[in-house]
Amino acid sequence: MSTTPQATPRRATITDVAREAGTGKTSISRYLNGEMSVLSPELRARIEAAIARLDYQPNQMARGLKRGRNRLIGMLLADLTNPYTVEVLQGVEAACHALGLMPLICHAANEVEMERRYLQLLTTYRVEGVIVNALGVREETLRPVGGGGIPAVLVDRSVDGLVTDMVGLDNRAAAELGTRHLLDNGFDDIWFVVQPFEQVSSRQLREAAFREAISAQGEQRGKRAARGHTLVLNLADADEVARGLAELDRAIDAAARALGAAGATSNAARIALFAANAPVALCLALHLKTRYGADWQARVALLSIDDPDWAELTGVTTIRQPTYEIGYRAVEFLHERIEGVQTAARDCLLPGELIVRASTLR
Amino acid sequence: MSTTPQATPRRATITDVAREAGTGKTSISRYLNGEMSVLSPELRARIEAAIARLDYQPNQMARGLKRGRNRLIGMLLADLTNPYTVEVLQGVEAACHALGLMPLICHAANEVEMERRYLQLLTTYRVEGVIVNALGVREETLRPVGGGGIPAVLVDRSVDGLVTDMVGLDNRAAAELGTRHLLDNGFDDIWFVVQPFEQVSSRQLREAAFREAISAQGEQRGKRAARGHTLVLNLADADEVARGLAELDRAIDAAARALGAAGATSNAARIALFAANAPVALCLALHLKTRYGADWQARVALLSIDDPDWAELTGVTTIRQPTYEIGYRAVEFLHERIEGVQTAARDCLLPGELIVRASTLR
DNA sequence: CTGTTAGCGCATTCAT
DNA sequence: ATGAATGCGCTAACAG
Repeated sequence: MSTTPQATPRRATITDVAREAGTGKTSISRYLNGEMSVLSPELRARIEAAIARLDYQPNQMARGLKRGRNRLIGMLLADLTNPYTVEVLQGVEAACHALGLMPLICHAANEVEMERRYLQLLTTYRVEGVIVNALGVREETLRPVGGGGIPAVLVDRSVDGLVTDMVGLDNRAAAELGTRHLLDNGFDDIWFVVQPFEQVSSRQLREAAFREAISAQGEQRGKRAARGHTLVLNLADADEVARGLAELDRAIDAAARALGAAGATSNAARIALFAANAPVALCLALHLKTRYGADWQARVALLSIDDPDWAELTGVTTIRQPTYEIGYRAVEFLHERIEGVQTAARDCLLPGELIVRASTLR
Repeated sequence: MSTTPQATPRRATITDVAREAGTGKTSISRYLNGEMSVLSPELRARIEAAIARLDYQPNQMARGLKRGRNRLIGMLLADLTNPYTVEVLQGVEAACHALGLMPLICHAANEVEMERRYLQLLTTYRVEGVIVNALGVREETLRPVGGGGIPAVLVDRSVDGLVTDMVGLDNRAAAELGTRHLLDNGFDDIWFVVQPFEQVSSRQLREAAFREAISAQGEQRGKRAARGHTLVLNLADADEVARGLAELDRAIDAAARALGAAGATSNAARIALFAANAPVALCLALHLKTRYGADWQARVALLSIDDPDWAELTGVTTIRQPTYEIGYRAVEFLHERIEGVQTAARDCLLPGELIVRASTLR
């Protein structure tokens, strides 16, 4: 027995099969494409045998070249580290499976340059469409896609000046849902923590909806209006993060002093943190744990959009996104475009689900 | 301004560029392949201009068809939900980037049938090699790869009867490291919890090394020998999980009774759980939390191979795998094979790193 | 029903 | 230094 992985032998081609079966390439091609009705049972059997004998597998590249379509779609991901992304991916894969598409997954790892490169690469591989969940999405880097280029659908964020379908969370409703939950539970000092808005529309929408919900609240309830703040945390920059967290710490301490031991059992004594997504929430939780110890939740309340597995483990209230469906719908939209559907650009906003855990209760 | 994403216009081909530049296709091809020395500066400039004007991008599929190589490699993943997988992927991507390869990522989502399907698909797309981290890996389903088929390298697990390179954690050393850590910290009732071995060699190795470390320990230390148990937990089957966890619960209760309040401050009073990987650890932690409340770590100690982000958050001791390097090395190996290296099959075992946190201390 | 022919977009001889 | 011709593996008219 050899212990050396041997070199690849040449694979059989359609010509080999034709010769082996004693027929022409056309018949083989017909067989491959399931046009059985036009093949005599006898020929069909011979072809079958020849294919089996040669272990023949049609070359998709060649087929694609000829047909002008290769059933490949690109899936551009900003950050696989974010559980949201993986979950969306599951939906994408399921839909692709169902529709006979093959997703080419590209992971930009939060690097704008990578995004550009992958987009270009996908183009040269002639993918039939692209699903984009990217970081530095601008009309400019997305030029090759959407409008003039190959069909595209955006996930979780839209891009100014780019006319494409898009599917994602109903950010306004979700942010409002979360804010209301906090208000209803008596928190009156709420901090919305979010990564830099940049081009990411979903972050802007969430923050805006948060502020609106805070404003609206005063009128509806008789009590003293709760205050809302926004903290921008650039997770990519350790220094900025440190500065932001320090600001938060001061606020937390101030609140504790103001209420004193008297209010210690009321949620009014705790500042509530509303994380715009899981990465932010994780950053906050880690910091709070090192600062206040394992019992940090007694000092600060945390609520997050996204529902990572550690949320259940640590009892953090979340707003779960319909991630699977988001991915599935994205592929469906894209598929329709690939098939030539010409309707106006669509927005598909799916609702989030509030999952109440101990972190926001008392 | 139109709000309808317009259909894809035909992309320029090499022929279009040739015509636009007033030359033959050959020169364009030469330009694309960087054979600048054979082109007059004048022609070169004209080609450059034509390419820019037409926004021409060479069709990789066609190039691949002609050359017989398309720079595509397959990356078969068993479970993207496992943070280990995502981390390995980062290394794979970096290496691919460096070596001019394009990874086709296939996610089997723990379904053996999916694996088969993807492997077949990769074959038809004529990828030049495959990196496999699959679940139901058997010599049989991997037939198209390795030995007789396209070059392959296995990640995290080897397969009997399949001669390929493989790279992964030094499982024996890691399991021993973890066991020793627990023994050294005074635990004398240790449960190794692992998913069904099936064909996954790494699970077998870890469990075996655990048992050996337990056996060896008695001789080396003067004290009473610690006991070791193995619990197999099939995460895919809720019922089996429930049964396994119930068994664990009984053991935990029994240990608590035996030691009584007297030993409550000693680690001997706590059972230690050694999770073979992160998914198992998460399952255990979730169960323990619901059973014993937020303070479950006072009752049970947990140690896990893999270092998911929630480990830091909950203070769980782990053995971190050199995931990035594993992925990187895998691609390097594969690249060498693709380039025709014929050395004997190699095993690359990388060491894990013990990260001590509160869960295993007192 | 079946085989022949002509490309798909590109790289590669081989001439010029 | 440049271009014409040939073929990669396959599909799609077009004949028989």
